[in-house]
Amino acid sequence: MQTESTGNVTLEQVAHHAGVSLATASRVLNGSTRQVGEKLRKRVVASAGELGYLPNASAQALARNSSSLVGLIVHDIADPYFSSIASGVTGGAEEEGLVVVLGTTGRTPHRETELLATLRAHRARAVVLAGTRTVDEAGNRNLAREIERFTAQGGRVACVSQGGLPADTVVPANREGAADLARRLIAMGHRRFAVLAGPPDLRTARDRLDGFHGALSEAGIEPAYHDVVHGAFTRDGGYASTERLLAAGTEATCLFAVNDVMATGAIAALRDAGLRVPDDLSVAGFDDIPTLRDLIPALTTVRLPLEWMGREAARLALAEDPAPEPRRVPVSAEVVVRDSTAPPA
Amino acid sequence: MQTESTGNVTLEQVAHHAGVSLATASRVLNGSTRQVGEKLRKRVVASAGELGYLPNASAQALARNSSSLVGLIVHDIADPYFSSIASGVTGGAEEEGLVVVLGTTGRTPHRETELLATLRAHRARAVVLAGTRTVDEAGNRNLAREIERFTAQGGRVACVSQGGLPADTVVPANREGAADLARRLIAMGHRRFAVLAGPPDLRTARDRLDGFHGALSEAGIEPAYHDVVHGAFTRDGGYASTERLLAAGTEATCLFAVNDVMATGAIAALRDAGLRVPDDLSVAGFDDIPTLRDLIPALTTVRLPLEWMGREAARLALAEDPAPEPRRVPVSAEVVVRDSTAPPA
DNA sequence: CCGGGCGGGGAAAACATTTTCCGCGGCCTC
DNA sequence: GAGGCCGCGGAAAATGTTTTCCCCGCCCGG
Repeated sequence: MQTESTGNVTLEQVAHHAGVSLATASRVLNGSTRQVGEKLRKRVVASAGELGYLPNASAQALARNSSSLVGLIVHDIADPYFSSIASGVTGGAEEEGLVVVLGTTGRTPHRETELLATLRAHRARAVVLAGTRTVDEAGNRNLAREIERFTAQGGRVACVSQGGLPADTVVPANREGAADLARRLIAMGHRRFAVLAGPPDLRTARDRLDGFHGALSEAGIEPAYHDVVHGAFTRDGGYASTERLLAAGTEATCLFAVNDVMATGAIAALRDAGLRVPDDLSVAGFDDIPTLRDLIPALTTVRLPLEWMGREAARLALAEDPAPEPRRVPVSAEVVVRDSTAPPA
Repeated sequence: MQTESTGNVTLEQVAHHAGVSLATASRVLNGSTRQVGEKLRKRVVASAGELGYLPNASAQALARNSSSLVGLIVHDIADPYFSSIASGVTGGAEEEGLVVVLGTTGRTPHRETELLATLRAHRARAVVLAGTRTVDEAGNRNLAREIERFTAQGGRVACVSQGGLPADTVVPANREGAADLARRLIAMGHRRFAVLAGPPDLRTARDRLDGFHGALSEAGIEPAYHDVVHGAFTRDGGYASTERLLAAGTEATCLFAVNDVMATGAIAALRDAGLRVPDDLSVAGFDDIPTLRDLIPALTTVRLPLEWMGREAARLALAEDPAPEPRRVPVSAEVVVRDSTAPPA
């Protein structure tokens, strides 16, 4: 039977209603340091329920110097790669009774630093950085500095995907996964590859490219660098990159896109150009995005447990122990061969 | 040249460093009510920069009784329907310098009420409710009550998709869109339809079903109710529903799934059952999810401007004027005919 | 029988900011 | 020349909690 007429019920009102002091009411309803006698405890709980008391989170954060907020920074929440990770992070945070603050950078690197500062201003308890790093040294240094401020203030930071940042990191096997994929494609009979390499300054993209090329070299295949085309890390980027590749002419029998959304764009571009996949050209991606599993032809790709990675990052960021030293959680990547690849004609 | 050694710089330190009072420092750096002389203003700004001052957002929220937080409540952020909307909401909020708090319900209706209370505790300035309503009257009443508390406290609420809730709402033309789609399919020659209707208690699902059936009736076609199968509003729900439909046997020539992700599952199930789309059975969806546009066969569907809808909801929730009365912004839905539908054999 | 601990309750300080209220000096007007 | 108003600065109250410190009474041991 809530009776709250208007405005907000404060702890003081609850205390008064229960005939106890502010301190006692606080100890009963929020604090956990000290015991309160059964009799008073019950009175306070009853009063709180009756008045519909809801603690003012801002005041609590101020007094405790720590809020129940967990930050999550991604480039673009509409990208299924990030929304899968976000799903894991929110799941992990909500289990702990925490609330997720979502920041999106729109792929602007310095926005990440800005958002981290905002989160520090809010005394967020932890932050998960899911945007992949660039190779921009200055930007990374700024970000590292901001991370140190954040941790100095008592917050914790975890990253998804690599980066030499001073924070716990969930590290997917981008290099090894791409290398494994290359070996599978070579075993299939392919010898000439084209690569949609994404943005040249993105670490994730570069690692996958490197891993792929490494395995090619091992097998004695010279990567044809004119068949490596850079472009945006999106579906449309994949489409455009593929168009450029076709316009320039290529003798590749297999096309590797460094992520699934680009591979999706590539398949569309090939289809629009009158080419069949995999008959005329094989296509492979990376990530194994759940939403894209129903594509036809089904995409050969490298599976990453994205949601699990997000959850794990949340776990790291919310762990009790202060972790004297950045931890790294390696995540293995598994090649999944489906219908978009076939032996070359 | 930041010199902040450790801990956090408070406004008091800035004021002291600049040789002014707390009030003046506050007015320069945050408040906007009153003017401060050019001389002092410069001194304060310089000191703040030098010390690396960052306002404590909790303290601000406490003193102002309003934070810079905007809530966003969805069922499942990994679902592209919601992540598209989320993209619009975050875009709109970040333009205003606000921060988005993401809550996910996991499709548990009362979680929505819980999350709204949490947001109220944080003195969130506004909330966008994107989860579709159920027809559960008691749950909706609780939610409406919580919305009223939230607005009484000075916050504003906007909803995406229908619901008789006391809040501004962006209302997509679910009925009309489904009806238009039905008419197009009838014009194509179809007379027998099966429907994957989603959960029976979900308003959005029911409205689309009603609109579809309404147009059928208008055309003198009796809906075959045994060809309406309910199931989860997800890809796997669509798959399972289609399996059940096939197991029961159907003479339908066209299958309407009330959203795209279910349609995706349906196409997969049909393919696994050895049926061709659209040759053996036409399939249509609803939403026009961007990520699913590259599906083959390309999905005939009803387009909703999801990201725009999210942005618009944010705009409503952040509008200046108090809006004496809930506003409704209608959103028209446009049929997009693609390859997954064809005249019946 | 007295002193010391201890368990539990309350007063008040602390948290960092905004905002109200007050005062002072200068300028304008009559 | 005097009174009033206005612009700008500062002191202090207010915001809603947590937490420290103190105190009281009770129990137990000496």
